[in-house]
This record gives sequence, structure tokens and C-alpha cells, in this order.
Amino acid sequence: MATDSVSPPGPRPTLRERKKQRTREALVDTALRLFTQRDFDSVTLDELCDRVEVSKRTFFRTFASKEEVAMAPYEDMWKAFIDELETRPVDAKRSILQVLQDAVLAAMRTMNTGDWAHRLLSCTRLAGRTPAIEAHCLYFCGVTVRAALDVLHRRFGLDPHDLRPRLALDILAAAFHRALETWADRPQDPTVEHLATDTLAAFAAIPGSLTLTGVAPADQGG
Amino acid sequence: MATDSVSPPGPRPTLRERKKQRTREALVDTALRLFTQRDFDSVTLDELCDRVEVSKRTFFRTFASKEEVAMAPYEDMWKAFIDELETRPVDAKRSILQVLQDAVLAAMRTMNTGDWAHRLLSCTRLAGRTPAIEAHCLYFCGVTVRAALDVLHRRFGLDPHDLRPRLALDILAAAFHRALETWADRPQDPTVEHLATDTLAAFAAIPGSLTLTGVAPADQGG
DNA sequence: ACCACCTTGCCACTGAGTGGCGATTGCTTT
DNA sequence: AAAGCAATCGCCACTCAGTGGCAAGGTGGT
Repeated sequence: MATDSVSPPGPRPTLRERKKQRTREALVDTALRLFTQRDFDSVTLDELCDRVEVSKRTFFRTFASKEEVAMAPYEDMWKAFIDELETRPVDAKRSILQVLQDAVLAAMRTMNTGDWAHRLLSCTRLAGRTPAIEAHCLYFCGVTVRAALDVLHRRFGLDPHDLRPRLALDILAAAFHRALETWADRPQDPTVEHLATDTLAAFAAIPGSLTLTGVAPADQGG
Repeated sequence: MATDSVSPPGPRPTLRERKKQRTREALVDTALRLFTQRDFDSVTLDELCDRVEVSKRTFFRTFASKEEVAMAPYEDMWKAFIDELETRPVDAKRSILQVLQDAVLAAMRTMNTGDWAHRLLSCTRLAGRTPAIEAHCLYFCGVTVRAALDVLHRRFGLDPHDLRPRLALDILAAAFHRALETWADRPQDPTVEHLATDTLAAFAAIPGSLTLTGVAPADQGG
């Protein structure tokens, strides 16, 4: 599933698939570079395809939309997250939310090939200033959450009508997005370990967010 | 702000604006009807504009996209929510999350003109089966959350670097979306009071979602 | 070496969204 | 009440994302 991570294991993919893979990576790399240098909207798909020397028809066989190529590193991580949730041993002692936290942390650490962190940084900043990309990103996250909910039901025997597992997933997504925001604001070179740190910090802030009260300054009360 | 709600107060809008308003409502009504009868994608804007007898140019002066006209009832409620958050008296005894809950409940009750509940039901179900609409909906919700965060900072004197208020807003959005889902599945005629009930139920499930544990059925552990 | 098939490239097409400009409509001032 | 003003509307032409069809080329198996 995680198209960029699992290269070492497996009986070596066929040549045809490796070619496809190289095209995909070239498209993502070039797209992120062009979209970052100029604007997302001002770069046409024709131009991107010219650079990579690929027809527009081929582009749409690899990605479903212009937005998707920009969010590929982000999507790859969510796919790895589903894999983790599916395969990770169950520990009945940990709460669902803790299990989810373990799975995201594990997922981001499987992405440690090449400069995934740099690409994720590019697409995070891109999403922050491009409505179309942000919308696509949130939609994809929603789809992933529904897939994860299925896994939770299957592996942890939960009531399908219970709102709590779904809320836990929504809270996970929210915390991770806050972590991405914090991480993308760091001035240093992006690393997976910093992202892990920021993710833990965001999770740690969750309980307090339910009980937090305001301080009601000199502002009039109505 | 809430384009559909505040009709009674105000010194009667100018005729020109009322005409504009009627065009807007005709577009929303017809769009929801057509999108529900057939598919969102199979209804072209040209067709919609023909029905309402409005040029496509005018459509785009009223709505920013094809998706927006379908989500107008939903967006109107969020705009009313911002208004409530802005004007509601502050009660230092209640937590931020409780304040937010009060504001959504109040917002949906201001929408009690005409059959807003029916329109909201249509667009909720539409969003559930149309990726483009769901994406737009989530993006709009994100923009609203950022606007609400500004209000919280201004009125409740919170630290701009504190993650907790933002997380509280994300959790609010998640709970409300769960409530919408539950509400849209009800077989009866949609009412605002049922939506309020489902919203309270979703909020009540939040604390439990942080501590919930699985039951680890006969499923193997790895 | 040959065949079957997957993949690619090209072409033409639909439909969303934008900008310009002249015409119309509602508001205002004298 | 008439004229002047500004906002709005409708029409036209255009760009660009995304899709389907079909022929040509490369790939894997025999």
C-alpha cells in the first residue's frame, strides 16, 4: 500500500512496475518543485507533463487529479498508517487512542526512505496556501479515517453504532494535523524524529482541550 | 453573515438586495433538487442556470463554485455559529468546549426560517455520496474553524501558541459532523430539534472516546 | 523469435471557471 | 419627474482540468 516505503522486502517488483514507479516519483518531485517555485494554479498539467516527458494521459493513469500528485507523500503516510493498524499486535492494556497514536508514529518511521521528510514538508506548506490542495487533503484524510474505522471494528470488536471509535479517529487526525502545522513552522531541516516529537506534543494536549477555560479579559461580556 | 437567518431585524434590505437574495435561494433550491434527483456530476451548470433563468456569469457572482451552491445551507449555519461566538455573553464558569457547544446549538436554532432543516438534510446526504462536495465541505469547515479560533483568542484571552483551543475546535467540528451523520440517517422528517439532540449525544461521547479500550476478540494478536 | 498484453501517446471532446464589454436595472439627486 | 450614476446582468470568447477512443510501442511469457 505505502507506495514509497516497502522497497527492501518482496521478491523484487517486475521491471515494468519499477519503470512506472520511477515515472511516479519523477512526477511528484517535479510537481512539488514547480508548485513551490511558482504557484499551484499557475503551473499547468501540460507544463508538468512536458518537463517529465510524459503525456497528460499517462499522468491521469498515475494520479486521479492535479491535487493528488502534490499530496502524494502525505497520502503515502496515511496508507502506511492503515497497514500498521492492520498488522500491529493488539495490546488490550492500551486505549484505542493510544493504539492509534502508536500506529501513526510507527507509520511515519516506515517512511524513512530517501528524503520523504523534505517532500512532506513541501506538500504541507503547499496545502497551507492552496485551497484546492487543502480540500483534497482533508477529503483523503476522511476516506482514510473511514478505512481505519473498519479495521478498528474488525480487530477490536467494537459496536458499529458507538460514536466513540470514530471520534477517537477524528481526534487523531486533528492532533496529527496540528503536529504537521507545528513541524512545518520549524526553521531547521525537517526530520521524521522532529515530526514524531511534535505529534507526541499534540497528543499530550488533547485531554486539556476538553477542560480548558478562558480567562475573560477586560472585554465586555456581551 | 448568516445569509438566510437574520431577516426579521434590520431596516429592510434594499430591493436590489432582495432580488439578489431571491436569485440565490432559487439557485440553491433548484440545485439541491436536481443534484438529488440525478447525480451531482451529471447536472451541468448550464442546465441549472437555464432552469433558474440566470446566466452562468451571474451564478459565479453568487457562488464561488458548483460545490458551494450545494453546501449553502451548511455554510450558512457555520456563519451563524461565528456570529454566535462573537456576540454571546461570556460565562467564565463554562469550559471552552462547552461554550462552543452552546454556540453551535444556538446557531442551528437561528436557522429556523422556512425549511432549512430539509435543505440541510439534502446537502448532507449529497455530501455523503459526492467526493467533490465532501472535500469542499471539509475545506469550508477548516476555514470556519480558523475564523472561530481568532474569535476565541480575541474574546477569551488565550495564548496563540496553545494547541488546546484549536484542538477543542477540531473536536467540535468532528462531533458536529458525527451528529449530522446520525441525524441524516433518521427516517422521520428532519427537524432542528432532532439535530440538537444528536449534537448533544455526540458531544456526550467525546470524553469516552479518549479512554475507550478494545475487547480484543478471538482475532490473532499479530 | 513470436505472440499476447499492458502501457503509452495522440486527438478530440466536455464542462468548470474567468475576463471583458455593452446593455439593463435600480438608486439618487436636482 | 427626469436625468445621471453605479451596480448588476447577459453574452462571448477563452483557458485548463479531466475523459474516452484508438493506434503504436515496449514487456513478459513460451
